[in-house]
Amino acid sequence: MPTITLPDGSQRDYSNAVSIYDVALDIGPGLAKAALGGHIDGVLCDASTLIESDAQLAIVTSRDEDGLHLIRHSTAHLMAQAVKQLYPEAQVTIGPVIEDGFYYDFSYERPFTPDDLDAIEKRMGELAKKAIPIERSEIGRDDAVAFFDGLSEDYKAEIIRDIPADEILSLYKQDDFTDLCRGPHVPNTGHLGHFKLMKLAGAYWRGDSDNAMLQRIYGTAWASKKDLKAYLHRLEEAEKRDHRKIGKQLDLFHLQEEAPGMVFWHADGWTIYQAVEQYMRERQKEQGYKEIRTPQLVDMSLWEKSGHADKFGDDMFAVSTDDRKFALKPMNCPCHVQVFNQGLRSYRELPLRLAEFGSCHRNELSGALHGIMRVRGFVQDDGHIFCTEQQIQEECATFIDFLHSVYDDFGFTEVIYRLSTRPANRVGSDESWDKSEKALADALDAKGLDWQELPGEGAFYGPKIEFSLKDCIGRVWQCGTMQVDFSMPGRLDANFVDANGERQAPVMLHRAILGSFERFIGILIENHEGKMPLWLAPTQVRIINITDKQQDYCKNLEKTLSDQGLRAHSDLRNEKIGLKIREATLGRVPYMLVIGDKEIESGKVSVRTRDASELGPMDLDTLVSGLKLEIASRGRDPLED
RNA sequence: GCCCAUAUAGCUCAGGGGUAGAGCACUUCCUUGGUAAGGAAGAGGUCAUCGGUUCAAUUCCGAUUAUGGGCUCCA
Repeated sequence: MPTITLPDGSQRDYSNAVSIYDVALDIGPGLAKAALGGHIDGVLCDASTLIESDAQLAIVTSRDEDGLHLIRHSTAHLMAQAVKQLYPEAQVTIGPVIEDGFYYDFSYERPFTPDDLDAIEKRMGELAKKAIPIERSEIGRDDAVAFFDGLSEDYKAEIIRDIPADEILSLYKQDDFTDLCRGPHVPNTGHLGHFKLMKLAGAYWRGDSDNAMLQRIYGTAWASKKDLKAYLHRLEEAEKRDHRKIGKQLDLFHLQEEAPGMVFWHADGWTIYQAVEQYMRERQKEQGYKEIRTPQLVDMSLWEKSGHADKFGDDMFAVSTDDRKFALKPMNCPCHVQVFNQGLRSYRELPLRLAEFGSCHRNELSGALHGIMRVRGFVQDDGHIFCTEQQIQEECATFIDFLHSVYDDFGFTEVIYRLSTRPANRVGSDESWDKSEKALADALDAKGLDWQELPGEGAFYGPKIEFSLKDCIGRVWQCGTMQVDFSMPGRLDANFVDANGERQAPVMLHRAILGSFERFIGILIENHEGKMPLWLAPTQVRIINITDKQQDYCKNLEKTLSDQGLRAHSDLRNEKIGLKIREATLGRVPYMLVIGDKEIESGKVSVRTRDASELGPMDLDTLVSGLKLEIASRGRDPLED
């Protein structure tokens, strides 16, 4: 006699066990048709799940987030079914739901081609149209192993062998295809249909590069055709923000074959770079950092002592001359310790904050390179804080505030926080790792931040907080970092004299806000779609004449604005105003000043923005002070207001 | 590094076993035009590199390099 309570508080009594579908049907045929599953006492279940005792029930349809999850998961199965029908020799492995869609990994004797993808998608459509019921059944572990061995599904059988023998597993069957799956799934394939297979990729079995390479097919799936279309449109729009594309369009930088993973900065890109650097320099100074500069080429013996040669060696560029072996620095930390080590330090000097815009080189795997986001030569806004154990907490807290204020100035609001803990390959005692990890976790908690732990992802010398930002298509990039290190100072003989006259090793905090200029500027470009805030724009003001008669006036105006510290350039070409406006707009120049006879006569300038707002005629003084305010406020007080 | 794909003019891209084409950009000339493309003419390519097949390769095949999408790894 189950009594079922619905989300609105209403209750329904039944004389026998009922399925979620039955309850939905009882409420209305429309709901029954739309029901994909339901939450029974908060647990997501198939629509066919029987409810035998009193329960809270929330029916899930495609309008719910969980409904979308069911659709994506079931679409992954639908794809596996289609693949098995078309290529019976292919073996299935796993097929989870991911953001916006799903993937499924297959093992097959030959690579899938784009034509195969079309065929699979077509077959999926046919199977969906048939509205094949998806049925759940349960099976013991050993029987499951025998079942998949019988199908020659070696990977599935391997997964199941790792599951405890006494566990009951669930199978989902749709026609001729049966998959091991925890579920739940939609009731039948008729609920699927708004999907598209997106791309083919390789992926290691169980994510281990020592294992076989499988073929992964990525797909996207939505509740409606409209949602699918909107998603595809969003992707198209996002691709226009790609920093590689914009970098070329705006002539900011380039990369070329002779220097893979190293950026050639062009004049406009370098202007942005310098604006960012100058900003960071000022902010760091204000935060009590001392800026230093250390060599890029350092004898290998230092890297051996620091542990980098051992743990990081494959990634280092070695340079041999005569009988000495040097390496391009992959990190700045050992060099900063050398600066700390000059002279005898007192506890009174701590915390000592050293900062460097440090040029680093890492011989990254060729497949890891990505535009200017992941390169082989890059400059970190690196800093190391030498302090006592007691000072860690406060330094971390101050740093996190500093980082937030910087990100805010650049226009970033969404930051992802992660704590990466001890990796297998590491230096230092477990005790110091315990202390370091706790210090960072405490710092995040003290700020009330929502963070996620990444076990085993820390640097070899210490755990790290990662502050990450997203690119235009949602890929997450680590930018800022804060790392507590109890081991490097000891390895490199750093010490200070404490209040008792004893020598002690300091704690070293490794920290960066941008991470690297290259990556950060890449993200900046994508975030702003190339429309850099005025304070960062390579050209802030473009002066456009209407006819040759205003040339001299424009040149004078350009000089006046430049003298005021503005990046102003004139476009005096013998072209029509429309063309010059168009090019300045496409070039994302924030402000255009149009100068014709009228302006010369009135002594005002006509102002237009890259977003096509006409600000009308303005006094030059008003314009200059307005621009200066917009720059100083980092865009918070725009000229337009 | 691994899997798949790609590499043709400065850029975006067509093309195809008999040594190449468009649009934009560029140069010159005409045009002096008031807020997103004025007109005409011209110039521009060892078809990524190295090999192989072929009478003939930019085109087919292989290798290399780079790039793109992933995986693994990382700021």
